[in-house]
Parts: sequence; structure tokens; C-alpha cells
Amino acid sequence: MSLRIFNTLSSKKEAFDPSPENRVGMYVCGVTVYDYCHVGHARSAVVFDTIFRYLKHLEFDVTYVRNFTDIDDKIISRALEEKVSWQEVTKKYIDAFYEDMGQLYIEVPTVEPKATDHIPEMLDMIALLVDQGKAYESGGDVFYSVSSFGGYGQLSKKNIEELQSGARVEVNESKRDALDFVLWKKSKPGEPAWDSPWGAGRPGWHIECSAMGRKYLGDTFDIHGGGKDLVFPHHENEIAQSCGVTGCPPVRFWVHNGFVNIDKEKMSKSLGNFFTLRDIYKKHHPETLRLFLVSSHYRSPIDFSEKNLEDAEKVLSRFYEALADADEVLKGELASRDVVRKHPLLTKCEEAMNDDFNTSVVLALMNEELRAINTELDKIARGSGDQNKLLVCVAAFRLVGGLLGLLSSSPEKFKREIFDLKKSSLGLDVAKIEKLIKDRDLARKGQDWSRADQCRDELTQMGVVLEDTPQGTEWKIQ
RNA sequence: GGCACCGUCGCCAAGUGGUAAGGCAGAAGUCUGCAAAACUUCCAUCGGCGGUUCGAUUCCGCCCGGUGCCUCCA
Repeated sequence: MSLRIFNTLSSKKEAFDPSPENRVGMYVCGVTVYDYCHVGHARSAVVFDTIFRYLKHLEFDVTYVRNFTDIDDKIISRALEEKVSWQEVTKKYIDAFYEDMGQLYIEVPTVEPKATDHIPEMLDMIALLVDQGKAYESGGDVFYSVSSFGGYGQLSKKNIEELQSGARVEVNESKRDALDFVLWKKSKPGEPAWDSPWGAGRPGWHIECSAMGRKYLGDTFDIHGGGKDLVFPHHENEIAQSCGVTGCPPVRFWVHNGFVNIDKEKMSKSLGNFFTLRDIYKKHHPETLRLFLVSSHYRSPIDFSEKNLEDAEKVLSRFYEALADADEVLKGELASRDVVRKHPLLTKCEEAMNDDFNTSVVLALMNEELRAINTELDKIARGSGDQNKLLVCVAAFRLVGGLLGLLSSSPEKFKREIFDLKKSSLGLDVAKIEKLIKDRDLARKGQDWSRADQCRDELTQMGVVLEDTPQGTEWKIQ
């Protein structure tokens, strides 16, 4: 089966037919840089990063564009609050974005345009709309006239008359119609401003994506992504603007990820129920968060909770544990790429990913493969295993993990990082632990089992788990 | 009020018109001084009621419950 993707526009999975040159253009709405990223931002970034990785795996020539919205009301008010320039605000949070997202193994997109670097492109589009009578100036603002676009509401399945009568649509004296939205916003004295044919101002939010998508990917491109909350009005408006300018639909596939919930409620700034990535990283490994985020389908809501992260960490630890054991046996031996490509695990995972990026099934398949790997390891330890089989399984396992952006670390590094996180959050006394382990080993050598068990009970109470191996006693936390 | 979506084992989570992947937790076993880890085995009839069908968890209708969008939002 070839790739099928759910298209918000049709509410159906559709065959994703590549262009003859196998090129794919994908635009994803990034973040407005006025604060630290929370888990909701991470989900969107991880979802589209996973899609990006998979498209590349299918050997598409992908141009992936993800923007930064670096001018907007919230940025201006944040600058006022912090008594700094708006540029300082955006720089600070763009830096923080890279720091926080980088830890989630998010690959760098092909292009990362900023809105303020594309004012001329936006002005061009606005001018074209005004010339055609699809947009109008009013008191220094420029609005898009929604009634000029027949297809309005198609993406969000909204009825234009119902929207018009909707009580919640803001009433603005300078608009001709309540649904009209701003393309260019007149600036007040002291606010950041750019010159335009309609006076000093700044762009409205929606026009930046239309302008940047068009500049980097053309009048019509393959995939446009973002969180479900962007469907209306942002993406609906984008379609209206772009169609107004080019006369053709800007996007073939609209792809939207579901929300991150806390207790079944959407994580959001206004509800105050959000967790920033940096807060989470104090207690959890970023890769754990990534595994958690790919454990459900990208369109479903996902409930963020301590328990779910703990479950994710257990899975990931088992993965790395097996890899550590396998590496010890294989000693850096490399599998043939062609053989790995034909491994059933990979074939099955491709089938799952081809069906609208079903990452949960990929994880299920990885868990099954994990059992096969551990079984082979057991056999090898008993002298009857097939080392070559193990080699190929492990290579396929790593490759598939890589599709999800997982397992790119070394097992030692991962284990050490988890250890450090737990050690500091539990405040463990390592010297005391090692003393107890030494005492226990002495007791064991003297076959003083009750003394040995006493030591271990004490360690258990501290959250330390012991593992007696032929190489000696190892320990881990919790 | 309008428009969408969701309701699968104790918890998380896939899925299909022909009797339901995977993970966590739990139970039993192998291994172990005892454990841990690993492995083996066990562990659900899919919110309710009707309908379509030879057959529905999967399609349709109604009901109940939950969420989202309609304003900035990943």
C-alpha cells in the first residue's frame, strides 16, 4: 500500500500521489515567539517532524518550511511588560525554542522563515487583493472581504451565514462585514511599524503564512500542517487569501494534529493548565516525552499525565536495555543495509506509517520485535543463538525507532541521563547506596542471606533496585 | 445555539463487516540463595437501545456521556 493521508478538507484519507519528480512541499505553522513552549507545541513539532522523517524515508525530496511568527500583539505586550524591545523578546524565545525542541530530537526544517523578514511579500499579496477589490482599506487598516471568496468555510465545515449571525464574532466599526479579517494593521505610535501604501503598520497574522508558503513552496504545495485549533480561522483565511491572489487552492493536503489534554481538557494558556517543556525536563527525559507523544495517533487527543509519562519511560528503558545487551554481544558489527531494508519489521512498519502515519502500530510492532531480540539474546547467552539474526533484528529495530525519532542516543548515555534525573529528583545518597551494596556482597560471599536481604530491603526502601549479574551487582533507581 | 469529533480490558492505546494489536498493572511458571532483568502462559466481546446484514465493536438512527471549534491558540 502506498501512502495515504487524512485530509481535513475532505475529512477522508486520500492517496498521496507524489509529483513526477518526487518532490514534496510541506509548510507547518510554527509558534508565536512570546513565551516558552509547552507540551502542545511539542506535540505539533513532533508530529510533523515524524511526518518529515517518514517522507524522507520514502525517498521524497522534501522541502519542509516551518515559520516563526515574530510580530504580533502578544509579543508587543510582552515587550512592554518586560521593558525590552520586541526584538529582544523574539530572540529570547526563538533561542529557547531551539533549546527545548532540540532535546526532542526535532530535525531542523529546510527553511525557517520569520514573518518580519517577509513584509514585502505580504505587501505584494495585499496589494493584489486590494487591486482586485477582494480587500479594502479602512482607517489605515486593510481587511480581506470574506464575501469575495465563494469557498469560505470549506475547510472548517462552517456555514458562512451562521458565522455571520454568530454572536461571538467581534464587532468592529471599520469592517464592512463581521467576518472580514485584517491583512494589515495600522500601528499606534510607539509600536513596531513598517511602511505600506496604506500607512505605517504591521501584518495581520494570517497573511504571513500565505506569503511565506507561496514564496518557498509555490502557489500550490502538497502539505500544510498545524494544530487542530488553527483550522478556523487561520487556515480558512489562508485559503481565502491565497486563492484570492493566485486563483488556485494553495494546498493539496491539510493535516492537523489533535490537542494535548490535561484531565480531558485542552492544554492552553488561558486555562493555565499547561506544562512548559523545561519544567517537564526537570523530571523526565525528553525522549520519554517524545515516545509518549508518538504513542497515540496524531489526530487523536492525548492525555498528558505523570502515569502516562512513566509508562512511556518504562517502554523506552526496555528498548535501550535490550540495545545495550545486544551491543555488548555484537561489538559494533554492522548489518547490510539491503538485508535490513527487507526485514519484516520494516515492511510492517511502513505499512502502518503508510496508513495515515499510524505510529501506535509502529510502537506495537517494535514491542513485538523487542521480545524477539531478547529471546535471541537469551539463546546466545546459552550458546545456541544466531548472532547474525540478532544483528539484523537490532539494525531494523534501530531504523524503525529512527522513523519515530527515537533510539538515536547510545544506551549508556540514555541510562546515565535517566539515572541523573532520578538521582537529583529523589536526592539519593550514592555513597550510602554503594556502601550497602558492598556490605551485601560481603554477606552474600559468606552466605549470610539474611544480612544480604536486610541490605537489599534497605535499598529497596530508598527506591534502589539491584540486579546481580555475572559481572557483579548493578543497581538502578525505582 | 450552530458545526465537528470521541466513548475499546483496572490504566494507556491500535484496529476490522466475519468473533479485538501493543504497553502498564495483575496472576502463574522458567531462571535465581532469594530477588531483579529476561522469557513462557493467562487476563476485554468493544457506552445503551433499535435497524441494515447470513453476520456489526466496525454501517445507519436514536439516546446517554465526554471533548473541541465558532475569539488569540500547536
